[in-house]
Amino acid sequence: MVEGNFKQRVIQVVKKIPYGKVTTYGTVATLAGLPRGGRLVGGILHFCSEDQDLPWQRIINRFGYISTKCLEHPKALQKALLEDEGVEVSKDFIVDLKKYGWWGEQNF
DNA sequence: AAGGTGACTAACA
DNA sequence: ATGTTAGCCACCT
Repeated sequence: MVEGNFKQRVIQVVKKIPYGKVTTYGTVATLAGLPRGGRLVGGILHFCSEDQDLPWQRIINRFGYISTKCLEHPKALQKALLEDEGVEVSKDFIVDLKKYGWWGEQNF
């Protein structure tokens, strides 16, 4: 009934990302159960970006850089969405992971 | 239906 | 130290 277990898993993880935080593909993949499945995360987000009400903009590569190369999901859009959440994005589309990075477990 | 690509990361030589 | 290879699984042609 699910089209892809991993896709659904990733969606759940992405939805769990707190507002105003960002994380990496590798982290999402790991939380989804695939430590090396970073590519899938990107691919899945590409196809399900706005179909699942996913905060796809909070997913960036491990450098904190917006790696979207698709014109359908422009970096400018992602940058705008992040800034709208209060996340600072440099003019080179780099986010400070030390400050906004989220690594799965919220620090209670 | 089968093969190729992909918004990545890490390990190996 | 840098460069190259390997792996993950879903979507598209």
